[in-house]
Amino acid sequence: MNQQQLKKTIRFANIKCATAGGKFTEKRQQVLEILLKANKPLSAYELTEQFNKVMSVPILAMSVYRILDFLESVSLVHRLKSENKFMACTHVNDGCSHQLSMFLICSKCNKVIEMSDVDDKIKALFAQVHILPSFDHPMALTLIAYSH
Amino acid sequence: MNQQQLKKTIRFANIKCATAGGKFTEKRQQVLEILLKANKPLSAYELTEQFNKVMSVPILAMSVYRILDFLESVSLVHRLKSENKFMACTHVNDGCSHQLSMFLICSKCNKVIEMSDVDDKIKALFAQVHILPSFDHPMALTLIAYSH
DNA sequence: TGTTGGATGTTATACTATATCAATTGTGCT
DNA sequence: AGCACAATTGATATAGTATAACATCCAACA
Repeated sequence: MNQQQLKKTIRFANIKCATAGGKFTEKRQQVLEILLKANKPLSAYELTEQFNKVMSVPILAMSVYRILDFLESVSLVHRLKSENKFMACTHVNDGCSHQLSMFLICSKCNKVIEMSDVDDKIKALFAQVHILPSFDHPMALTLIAYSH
Repeated sequence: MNQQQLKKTIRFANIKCATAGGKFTEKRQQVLEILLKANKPLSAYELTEQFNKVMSVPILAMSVYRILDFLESVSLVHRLKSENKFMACTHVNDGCSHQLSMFLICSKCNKVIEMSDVDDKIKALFAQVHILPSFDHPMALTLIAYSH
């Protein structure tokens, strides 16, 4: 992500935080910037290390976790629990509503891509699932499928 | 899972291990039995604790991890990385080939179900993905989708 | 100006997972 | 039987991930 895109994204992020009633503090911005520049998922500790490498005032992993929680709550960051990693949303400024996110992860090289045009098939599948009686909270559902 | 089903499953497991060229040792069997009886995903440490509660000779978490690795390698157990948990394959004795597994996880109550009839839509989607140039190992792919 | 709530600092600790080497067990072979 | 070899498990240490709990700081607002 180049400098211009980054600036644009930061502006969007600012608006998104304001809308959600949260503050886009300097550290939150810096954490997001690192993730955006990384262009790949980072663990909280990798992020912390990178932060302390490039920023003047240091940060603790604890704070990074809190900031990531916040950024995730406003849909600027995705948490990939299966990887223990976090990544900046690939299409922050596409006006994506984020009702449905989708990722593909290679279990050999650990490459991750976020699918921007979430397939209608998946949407239909989720709709199907919502009918199943066994789930009490159909709006907080994760689907995992893997080939091997 | 009742006693009769369990015995049947254990027989299947035995065959599966033999076919794969591995031994179905007593501890491996005991670990599998606990998972089968639990009827839900367990963490390695929960499993260890349970093991030491109901079995006469104790086990260490390290061994449990190794045994789970083995059981996963012969498709008797699934590892749910996003949950840091392991679960017995729901349809061990269905003759499932396990080229494609699929789970639904509720992020609120953490309930997990394994889909036995993996949707054709998902299969088609994976087939699509296999064409994408950005993945070097298309046969080791995980798809994650979540609604929120 | 005081105070109040959100954000961050700080320390401690729980939980998850793997590395490493030693001991044991089983299996085939002579 | 006795030996050699490989697979399994024991045992200890340590890395890596995540949260709890309390203190401090700071900005917004009455």
